[in-house]
Amino acid sequence: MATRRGRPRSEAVRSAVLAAAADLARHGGPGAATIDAIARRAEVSRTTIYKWWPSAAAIVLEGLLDSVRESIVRPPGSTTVQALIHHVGALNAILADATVGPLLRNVMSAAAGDPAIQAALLERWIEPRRAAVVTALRDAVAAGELDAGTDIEVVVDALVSPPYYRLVFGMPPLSDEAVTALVDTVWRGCV
Amino acid sequence: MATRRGRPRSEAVRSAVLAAAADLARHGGPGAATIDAIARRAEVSRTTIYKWWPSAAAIVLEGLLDSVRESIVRPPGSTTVQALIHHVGALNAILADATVGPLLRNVMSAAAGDPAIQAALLERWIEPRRAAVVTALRDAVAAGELDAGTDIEVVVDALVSPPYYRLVFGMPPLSDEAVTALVDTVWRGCV
Amino acid sequence: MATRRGRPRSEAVRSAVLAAAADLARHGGPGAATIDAIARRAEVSRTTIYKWWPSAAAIVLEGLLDSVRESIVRPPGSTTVQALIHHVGALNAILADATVGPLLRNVMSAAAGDPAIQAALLERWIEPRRAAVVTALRDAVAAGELDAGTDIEVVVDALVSPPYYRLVFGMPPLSDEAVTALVDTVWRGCV
Amino acid sequence: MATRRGRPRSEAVRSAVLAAAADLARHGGPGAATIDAIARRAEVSRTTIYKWWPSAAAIVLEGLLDSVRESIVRPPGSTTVQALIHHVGALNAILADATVGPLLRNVMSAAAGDPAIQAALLERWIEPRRAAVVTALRDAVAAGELDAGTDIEVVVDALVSPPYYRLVFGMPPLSDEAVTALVDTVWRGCV
DNA sequence: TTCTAATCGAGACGGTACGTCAGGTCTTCTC
DNA sequence: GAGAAGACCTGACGTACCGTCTCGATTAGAA
Repeated sequence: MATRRGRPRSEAVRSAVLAAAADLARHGGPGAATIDAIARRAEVSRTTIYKWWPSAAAIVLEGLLDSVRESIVRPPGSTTVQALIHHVGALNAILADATVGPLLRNVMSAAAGDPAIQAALLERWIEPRRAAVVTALRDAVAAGELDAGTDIEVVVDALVSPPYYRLVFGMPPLSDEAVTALVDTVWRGCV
Repeated sequence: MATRRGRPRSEAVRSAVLAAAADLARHGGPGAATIDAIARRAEVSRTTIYKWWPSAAAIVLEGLLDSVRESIVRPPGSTTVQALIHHVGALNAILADATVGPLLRNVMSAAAGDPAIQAALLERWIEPRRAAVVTALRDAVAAGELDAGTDIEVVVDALVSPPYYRLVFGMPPLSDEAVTALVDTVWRGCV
Repeated sequence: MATRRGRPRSEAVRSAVLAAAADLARHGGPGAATIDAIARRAEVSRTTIYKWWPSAAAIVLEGLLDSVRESIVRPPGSTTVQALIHHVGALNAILADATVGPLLRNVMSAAAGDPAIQAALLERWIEPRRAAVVTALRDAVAAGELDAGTDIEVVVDALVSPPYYRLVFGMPPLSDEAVTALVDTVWRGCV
Repeated sequence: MATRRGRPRSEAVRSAVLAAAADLARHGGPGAATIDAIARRAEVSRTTIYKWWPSAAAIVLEGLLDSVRESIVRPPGSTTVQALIHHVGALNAILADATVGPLLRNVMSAAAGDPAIQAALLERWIEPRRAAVVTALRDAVAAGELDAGTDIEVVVDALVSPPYYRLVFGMPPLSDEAVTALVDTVWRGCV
């Protein structure tokens, strides 16, 4: 197979850009993470950034997905409720994290005006995480723990949307007890 | 009684600005509703806009609050579950509305970078609507329908956050059946 | 004869406006003496200013003419040369004055873009002062001191333009000795 | 030799800006030659103009210095008086010129409020022209034509300030005869 | 080694929007 | 009727960032 001719893409540039964007987005909020500012801080030319990313939000999103790479895995040997508590708790912890939270908030904000960001966010952030919950619930249905008529999408919504809601509106994140109460309540309402 | 000195504020200007901002925000999304564009469309001078509003998002928010003035009221003679279904259904309908939804989405987006918008949105949009649900649930606790140990904030989160979640991530809004299922599930989990 | 109806014009307003304009023009240069700034400092409404003056420069000019009201008079019993030295010296002193100089400079600057100021400056500032010199020179011609063929306008130009020239280009003003040398030279060139 | 990096500066842009500024300043006077108007007429972006010039007056000045590049040279074999007549006549012609005069007038006007323009005007317009006259007079002193005690600066003032004076106050320019009379008078007053 | 293709950097340029300031005009109330 | 108070429009200001562009400098594999 023919290796690419020409100068290879610099990995140093990529990581410097992602780090700069994350720094700027974390502090200073959106509006701070402009392409100009990222280029200045990363000491990378604007031209180069435009060659690889379509927008500042895309950079922040890429950095976000890079930094939160490990998916939430079901603890082995856990009951369904334990698995759900673990998942919602982990999600809640990520969104409450001082590093990740503001980044995600920025990207969500940018998604309102950029269909490409919107789609990428849905496909690469939301869907994988929902899928894990859906799987757990389907397994519970298959195991007879849950009624077959349960509307799984609605249950997932009830479980995962509160952490986003509180992040978006600047409310304090859910405590661990609140997470437990949330999952318990929804679970009891299903069985 | 002291009448106001000077030329009175033009109501025509205010409504033209709000209408223009709403139009622009609905189509074109955020980024379209700039102060410049609003001024052009409303045929109002930029200076005047700056005199009365601090930002484009503030205009959109004011128009939003103006257009959705009537609060969601509990139907007389309704049971708690019926009242909750009515409330969540009404909220869901508002967020799914092709006029209001995009506007709120824009304002939520702007809130990420503007603490004033953030605070106004929380105080003038979120709190009043949460309060109605909280009241219904407290009444239910007082009537012995609900356990006194119920974490009401968590229950409210589970009920109201899904419509916002779906709006923000561009997912299809909840159907009426889904709303009913959501309320039923959460309610059964509480009692 | 019928006295004027209605509230009489406030002299306090006029003098406050003139004083404010002079203050602003002296320090801060032109660009500082805007109608807005004058109104603020004089604590007079902008409307009132617009009613009485056509522009900021007109205010400064009026204040200038007010403050330099006494014309330059020929010392009694003086020879022509003495009279000319007195006149040019007095003019030079006025233009070098820290109060009057900057004001006149501002008005000259404004005259470039405002024909009304241009005309008023010529008629009410330049002409009267030139006339005094012209009279002295005509008297000298009549007395046979000066040749009848002398181009008086040219001689006046040579005598009075240097102080303006130095003011406009920000050069140091003429010293008293320089004034004497100037008049002596021109005078000797005429006889 | 290090060649310049980056896209080279467009000479077309520079000349278009200078031409547009000159046109606007000539007709319409100062106040017409705003950065906005220059940008519109030159079809150049405002940003670019701001990158290269600090103010509209600086543009007009640069155009002025560009257009009047050739300095006034002493005609070979001329006597001192002839040289002075030539110089003052040439200066007078430049200031009376319908193209250059208004431009210089604008710049002089702007100099009143802008120390940078003031300094540039003095250094790049006034000083070089004065220097030529000073040289001619010093030569005359060295040749014994002029008394060693002559105050040369005063003589230069008397010779060159009238054309500026008449330009600034909107008086008709000196005729050639008046120029001759002026130089003759001053010269006779010196010897 | 030299050619060739790509990345990267530097910087000019045309735009759009920002938020502010001043100039003027108009409307309303008070003295 | 003079003056104050203030709303409104127009237009220019200087700045920030956008996205595009033209260059030169650099870094590799391929000829």
